[in-house]
Amino acid sequence: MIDFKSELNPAQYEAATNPHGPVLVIAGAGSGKTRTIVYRLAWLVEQGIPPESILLMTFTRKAAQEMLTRTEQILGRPLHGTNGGTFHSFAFQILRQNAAEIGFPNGFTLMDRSDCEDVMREVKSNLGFGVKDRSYPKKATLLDLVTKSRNKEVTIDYLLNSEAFHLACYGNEMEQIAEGYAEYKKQHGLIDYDDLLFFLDELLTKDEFLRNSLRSRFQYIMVDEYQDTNLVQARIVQHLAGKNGNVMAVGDDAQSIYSFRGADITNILKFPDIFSNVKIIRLEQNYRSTQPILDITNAILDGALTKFDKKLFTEKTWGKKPQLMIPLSDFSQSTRVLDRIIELKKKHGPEEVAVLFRAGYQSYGLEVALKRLGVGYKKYGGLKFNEAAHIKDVLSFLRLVSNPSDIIAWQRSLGHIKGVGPKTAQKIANSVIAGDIEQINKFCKKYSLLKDILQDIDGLRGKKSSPATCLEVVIPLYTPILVATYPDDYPRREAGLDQLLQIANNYRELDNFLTDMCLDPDQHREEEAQENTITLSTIHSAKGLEWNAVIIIDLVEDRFPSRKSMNKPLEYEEERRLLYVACTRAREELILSAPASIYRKGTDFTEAAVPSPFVRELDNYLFDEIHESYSGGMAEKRVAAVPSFSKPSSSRGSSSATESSSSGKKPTPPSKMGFCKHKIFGRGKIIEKVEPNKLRVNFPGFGPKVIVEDYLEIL
DNA sequence: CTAGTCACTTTTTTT
DNA sequence: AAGTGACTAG
Repeated sequence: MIDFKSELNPAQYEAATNPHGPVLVIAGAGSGKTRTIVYRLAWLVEQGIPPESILLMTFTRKAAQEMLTRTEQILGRPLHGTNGGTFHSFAFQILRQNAAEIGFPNGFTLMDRSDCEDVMREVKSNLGFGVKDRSYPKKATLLDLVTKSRNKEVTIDYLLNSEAFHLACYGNEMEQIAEGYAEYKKQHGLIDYDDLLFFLDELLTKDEFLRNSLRSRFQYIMVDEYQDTNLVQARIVQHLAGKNGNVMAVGDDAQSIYSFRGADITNILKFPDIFSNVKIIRLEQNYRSTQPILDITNAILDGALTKFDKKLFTEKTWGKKPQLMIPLSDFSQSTRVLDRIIELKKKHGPEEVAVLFRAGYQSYGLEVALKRLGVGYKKYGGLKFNEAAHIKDVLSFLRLVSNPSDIIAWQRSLGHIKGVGPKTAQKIANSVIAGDIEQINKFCKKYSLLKDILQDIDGLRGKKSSPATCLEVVIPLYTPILVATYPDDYPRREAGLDQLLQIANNYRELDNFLTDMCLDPDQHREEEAQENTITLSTIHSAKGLEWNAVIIIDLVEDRFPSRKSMNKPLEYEEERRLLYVACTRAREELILSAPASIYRKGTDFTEAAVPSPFVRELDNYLFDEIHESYSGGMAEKRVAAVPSFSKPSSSRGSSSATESSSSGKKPTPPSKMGFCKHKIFGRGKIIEKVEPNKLRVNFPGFGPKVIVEDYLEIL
């Protein structure tokens, strides 16, 4: 038996042992959120709830897996049948069994990002848009906007006006592109990530029988990282749980870092409205970090426009101050960071050391340095295994086995034949789909390779072959192409194909394999990753993880916050939360690195760099500052001697941010401002009106927040 | 229509 | 420094 009372603090205990009815857990960073979920799982199972009636929705499959494993550990026995995964993977499971009902009687293939871009290019050129117009939005931009408008559930016009005004003139054409994109997918049996969610929502809305059967199957639902769900995900939860359902949502508004893909923080705020009799539980004590680290993370949030009530506290009052490290350049940053890694690795063990960064490419320099010294690392985020061109090439053959109308895959597979481009590939594909033997033979005569390809695909399809069998046929077929296209590094790529085959061996069904390659490409990479390695990760991928020692690199203006967000207050604020997430990953040691100069591609020069505004605004007693000297060593700078970076009073980033803050705006007439009430935060004083439909409200104890009017009860 | 050349930007973040 | 897209010769 588990002694829940002594293992959990009172708030955690309450969350874990109250399985009935809707529960909202507001959990600060490191406050034992995962622990709470794990113990709730264990509690349910100990109460005799069948594990298969539990549904656990997380942000990554890795997170789900980890929680299930931990639950098994504390239960001391395996947990069979609990459904744990991402919204997307769950949606795929359900949609697959109901494909006809959502308009895909012949099944569908899930596309990854670059497939979607390919479709977008095709649609754009079919519509004849943007020919000769160099400034026309690129396929990637188009795709970004189309998915964003879907995820935020606003029209493209609205989206353009609110966050991409310079593209507003393309609004009309972009609506058409969005329609064409949807149409194209439908016609060729393709779906994208968004479709998984929207089709599931649609299916659950109209199919009452399915909805009820899922409801009775999943009696207990838990949703992690609720602050990063979007509207359609919230509806799915609603469908599955019902109004009084046993659903627990866990989240932290200060850690919302996915608004770029439509995550909507109002989901958390709205939760008590959607479900009835919601029990709200707050976890505030931090068990992860030492006080000096929390001091700096609290200070980072202090600078936020919309204040958070988070003032994390800990009993770990001891500990080292975080360090601010100033290497001379981003090149020497790699070496200096490497020095620190080696030192930290010795102290904490490699598994307890992580380097975090804003964007995937920022670790390239460090990766080279690590390889040279033979320091093992695993990297999360950035380019995925399955995004490598050769992997995509081979997978496109398998996609044809599974879905012959997948034109994108046709173009990819046949495009390697000399003399065949997108148009010819499409013609060939059409004749194959139509079964026009005569035409096919004509093509085969013209392109010798084609015959082999078609025969192999046909053979594999006929036999309902396993993914591994397919690869054993396709890889030899593809190898000559590989060697021809990548004469320099085909051996490395061949090894990648071997690895792909290893992964495929874990699957019996082709469709599952193909989908997993889009939904969770790295799960197996991890299995293979050797022990005793340090971790490199984008901050987004580091969500929910923690280490004894964390180093954050490239904390300079333009890189962090990313340049694109500098003039958009909302995005700028999200960057701040991103840094908050990064810093709160650290238990004992935190090192911030802000190189004094960075190399800028384009110009062949290294330019002076300014530390990130988030760093500049920190009081310098919060950290120790060390500078790299020209001789290569690191020297501590005495605080008194440093006329520390001027607070960013006139810098671009913060000036644009302060402009929109309450102080700089014409005040709302005081007569209109009164008090209001909010489900979570209670009674508050209205400070000002923000934008069309939001109010800035000061809640005693929680601080000012900007909230949509609809969720406030005006007093 | 393809394949090669040339000129131009661009590097968030993820399912 | 790479990768995209426009342009053009065959």
